[in-house]
Amino acid sequence: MKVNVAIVEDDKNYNQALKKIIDFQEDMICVAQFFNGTSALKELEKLDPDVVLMDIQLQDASGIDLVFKLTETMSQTTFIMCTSFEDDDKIFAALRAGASGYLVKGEPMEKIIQSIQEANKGGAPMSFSIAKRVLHHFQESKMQVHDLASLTPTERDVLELLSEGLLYKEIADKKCVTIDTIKKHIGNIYRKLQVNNKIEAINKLNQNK
Amino acid sequence: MKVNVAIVEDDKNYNQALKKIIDFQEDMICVAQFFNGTSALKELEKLDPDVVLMDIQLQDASGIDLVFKLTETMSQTTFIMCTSFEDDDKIFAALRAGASGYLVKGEPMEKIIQSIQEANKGGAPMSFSIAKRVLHHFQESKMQVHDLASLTPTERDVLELLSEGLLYKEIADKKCVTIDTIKKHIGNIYRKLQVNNKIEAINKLNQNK
DNA sequence: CAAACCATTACCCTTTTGGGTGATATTTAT
DNA sequence: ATAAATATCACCCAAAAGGGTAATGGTTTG
Repeated sequence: MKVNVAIVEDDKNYNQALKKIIDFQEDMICVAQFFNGTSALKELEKLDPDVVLMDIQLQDASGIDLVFKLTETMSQTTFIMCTSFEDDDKIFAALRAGASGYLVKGEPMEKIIQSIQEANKGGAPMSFSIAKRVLHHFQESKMQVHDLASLTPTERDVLELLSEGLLYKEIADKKCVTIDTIKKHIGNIYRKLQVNNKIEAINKLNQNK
Repeated sequence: MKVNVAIVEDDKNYNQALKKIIDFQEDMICVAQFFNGTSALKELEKLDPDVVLMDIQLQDASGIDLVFKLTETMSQTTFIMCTSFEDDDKIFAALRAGASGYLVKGEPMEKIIQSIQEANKGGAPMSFSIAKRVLHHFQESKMQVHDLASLTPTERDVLELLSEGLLYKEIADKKCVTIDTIKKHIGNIYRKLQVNNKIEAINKLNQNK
């Protein structure tokens, strides 16, 4: 069975070029071309394609919003963003919205074909530059870890429970100690992290996650 | 110039198999094999390979810790985790530690070779199952967005300031209203988000970021 | 061995938070 | 035009959080 692909892209030339190269493949077929967001939003759900190539910047809509709405109902379809925007906000917004891949325009057609197949198999095709940014998103905190390193195991434990929203009393019960002990630990945590309340401590913790 | 690859893997057979297939390639060469963490930690820095294939579970060390330490100084080297662990904690810990790729054992050798090349070019090679989990990490929040949507603009604003660690009083000053107004807003926020304290509210907010 | 660190508990005190009730003016939607 | 939602302020009260001081026993390490 061929992979059914739909294209949402308002650059007519690029849209057409994509269709041609897709139809040229033996194992995939372009079942629809959309040149604006409105028609895509209306029609795509019925077509139920396997993969959608989605531009981010359309005149009449944001591709990210479209993906957000469409993924609500089209759980069998995977979306690949295919755009020239490379800023982190757009990338993460697209992934959060439900996109499975993110390619920058200018990738060779071969890479795009490969990405469609990869997406269809459940992968997460991304341009190298995008993958690098996603990695960086995980790694960006690495610089500040030494703050947390100064905490004792017990203190780390208490901070973790604190960050889950537990009250002093609940932490005390969970650890089978008195509330005064927990207060003491938390006081030490605040001193070591140089903060004055829960929120700031938890923010420091989260920066390192 | 050939890609210099080092292997850290305590399964001798697998380690040997990796070396063979790497040396078989025209454009890469295995410059070192390590069968435990201690020797890898000592020697790898001098060798300065382009790519390191790193097992997570070594008898004498955690591959994740090794990556964490080694990436401090070896900024030109990319690390690919190559392991059978597929749980989210391990995956994200490895990526945070500085790994650029994550393959599950059992990938065909062809995929591993391809991943080494991709990593060397600055990509983020991952097994499909891993990429899916990373994506899911971004998307997991999508289900609960409607909670936040029920907040008014003022409430969202207050929640944002709250999440930065500001006291009621500080928020009131910043917004030039009384503390009672802020208390009212926060009460409404808690009711809408169905939580009972700051931490839980902020956790809900962060889940959707 | 002594010093340093760690985990534990206790008590005191102030500030902050959170819940409840009620009121008023403005804007929005039906 | 009337009802609903929003933003504002006030007062009361109880629970939770945070800061200070002090003491005890255990572990680690120079």
